[in-house]
Amino acid sequence: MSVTIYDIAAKANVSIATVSRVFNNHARVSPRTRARVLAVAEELGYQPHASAQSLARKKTSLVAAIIPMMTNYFFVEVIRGLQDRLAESDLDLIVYSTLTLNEVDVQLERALQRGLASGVLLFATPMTPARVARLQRSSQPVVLVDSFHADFDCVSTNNREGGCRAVQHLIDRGCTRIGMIMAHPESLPAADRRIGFEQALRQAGLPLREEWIVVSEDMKQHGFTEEAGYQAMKTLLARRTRPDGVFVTSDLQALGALQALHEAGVAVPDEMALIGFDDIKISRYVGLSTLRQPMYEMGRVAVDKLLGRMEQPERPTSHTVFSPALVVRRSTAGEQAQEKGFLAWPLDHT
Amino acid sequence: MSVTIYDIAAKANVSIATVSRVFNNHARVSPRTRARVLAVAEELGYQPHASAQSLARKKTSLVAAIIPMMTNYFFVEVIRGLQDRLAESDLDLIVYSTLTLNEVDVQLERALQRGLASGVLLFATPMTPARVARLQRSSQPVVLVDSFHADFDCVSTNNREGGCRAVQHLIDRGCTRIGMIMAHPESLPAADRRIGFEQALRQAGLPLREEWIVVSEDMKQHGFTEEAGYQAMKTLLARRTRPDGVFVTSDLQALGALQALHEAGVAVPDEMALIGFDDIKISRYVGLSTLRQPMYEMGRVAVDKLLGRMEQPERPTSHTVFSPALVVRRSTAGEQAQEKGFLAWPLDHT
DNA sequence: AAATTGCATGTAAGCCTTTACACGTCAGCT
DNA sequence: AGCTGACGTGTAAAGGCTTACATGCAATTT
Repeated sequence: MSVTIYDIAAKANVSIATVSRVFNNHARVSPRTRARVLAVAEELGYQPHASAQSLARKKTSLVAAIIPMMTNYFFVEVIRGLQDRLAESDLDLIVYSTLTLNEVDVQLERALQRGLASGVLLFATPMTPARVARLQRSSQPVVLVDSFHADFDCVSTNNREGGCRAVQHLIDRGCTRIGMIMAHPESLPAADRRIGFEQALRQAGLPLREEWIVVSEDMKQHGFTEEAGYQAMKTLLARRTRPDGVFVTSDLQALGALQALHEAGVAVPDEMALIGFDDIKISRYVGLSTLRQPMYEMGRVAVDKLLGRMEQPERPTSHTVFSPALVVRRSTAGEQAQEKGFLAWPLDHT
Repeated sequence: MSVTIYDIAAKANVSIATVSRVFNNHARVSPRTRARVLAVAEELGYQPHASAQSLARKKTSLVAAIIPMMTNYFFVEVIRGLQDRLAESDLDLIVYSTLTLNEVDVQLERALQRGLASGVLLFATPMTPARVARLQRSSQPVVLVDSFHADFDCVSTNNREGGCRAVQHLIDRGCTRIGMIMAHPESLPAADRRIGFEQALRQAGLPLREEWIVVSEDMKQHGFTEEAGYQAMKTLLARRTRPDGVFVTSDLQALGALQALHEAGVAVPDEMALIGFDDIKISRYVGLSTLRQPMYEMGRVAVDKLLGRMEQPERPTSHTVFSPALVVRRSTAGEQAQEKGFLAWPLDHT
């Protein structure tokens, strides 16, 4: 049924070794033979057998990406970056997406199966000692995206800086009572963003009031959901005094928060300004100010690192940090927003 | 270095065949031996070698999905459905995403490589004779999602019905001059939606005026982009007379169209009502009426079909059609919308 | 007691490549 | 002419697993 190098060898009157050499550009094949083999292969419609190649070469052409919360559209762009860069190196991408972080370990186990992928991209996953150990035991090339551990190559955004700039922006626009809605603190990005938040307040000499900080203890997607944001804002609104500016650890949560604000009839940004993090596509439509992560680029860089390590397993690990860019929209700047947002609010008959 | 069945066999004093049998639950292994093998395997940290298994079993545990325009968030949900169902059957997912349809053939070639995947899910791709031939030659199990061809298993949405219901809804709310913004007609879903559109107009005895129909000839993502929608609406607005209700072939395009309407100062829905297709997440936020496709479910069903065919290659092909559900939001119902939309429009100080 | 059955296990072939090593041929050298 | 090398090609051994077939032994039957 399917054509193997044996078939080609027989028909071209050469040995299978020669056929293999032709396909691997392994020099030392006379032009005549090469041409003949190629012709026969073409005629027979030969295609190398991926598993057999992997077995013989002791490496595969697959890379695994483990992506918790893929519904967070942040990752879609990153995947595109991965995909594009991988294709250039003739690698394919296996995607493991999970809804909760517990599933990550199950998927990780699958992704690390011997002889499956020749590298792993692990997204937004806190590096517990158990995970570190598991990864090291596998001795596979690994790149952490949106997470950090000194023993691995990492790509991430400067979350502290982002948090800091978000708050500075709120201050610049005149906010003095600044609060925060935070995802589960086990999430490193969330924790770092909070550090930046606190730092900026300190620098500006503004009060840091616990009353204005709401932390989502919800484990589902680490609290990076609209629902969590919605609940958090409700909680915040119920407090005795309210902040006049809130930094939210992700756009997704911020959307939920906006909903809560609207239901409560709070004017944004006049009564309360809001700024998120990520710059997912939706944010543009709703005019949410945020800190943009260079998602596509992060994907590409992650693959670069992985390829680098695949070639030189012993090279020192490195950590690439992208600076998030402030995007000012209506949720902090009102009608004066530089970037008006695509979809105008008064879409209807105001 | 890595542990093989030989290591286990040696240490447990059995042959490699027995070890293999244990791991494949191949009956006829005495409980004692089984226990011993398992114990040794555990101790040594054995993991089967994926490529070797594939080679010996003549099938892999991978399924390939080719997804053009993954940036169309429609697919993210579908992928989740795929992933969940695949995991239940211990299969992994290779994702090939492309931006244009030309790349599809390149990716298809990769996906069909012998010994790589044991099934292919092809998304939203028009079935040219060349593609049909290519797929049939590979004799791999294939499922088409959001596309149709009698020789393959298919999963799709009833696009005609959807188009029809969209228009009926516009009629119900009182529109009499109904137009359409259409993606590239080579796209089957787009073409079908138009058929529904025309049918509904005919049934209602309303005029079908070419002047109110704008077709995106843009090939990039088949015109399923905001930009295409934006341009199309601008074109439409420049016409001598304007429709008072427009059906757009996708939410993504509709968002662009909304932008154009806003820039032109056209009140939605009062001067012009708008309805899209897909119900991507953003639509809820901006209050776009639309026809919802059961995306997650479609993913699951697609995998069901694929698994079915993997087991019985000769069974007759089938086509599962989901009916899209009308979701009424502000862009057609104004403030009376049943589903208000998450993010209120007058977010700012109106 | 001999013959038969059935079960647990082993042997070895096969899946398709890659690649180290060996071999033969021929050109170029002394 | 004889020797050395280079070059093109073949042989065969991995690579790790599955599985058809063979084997040996104990339990059962007559």
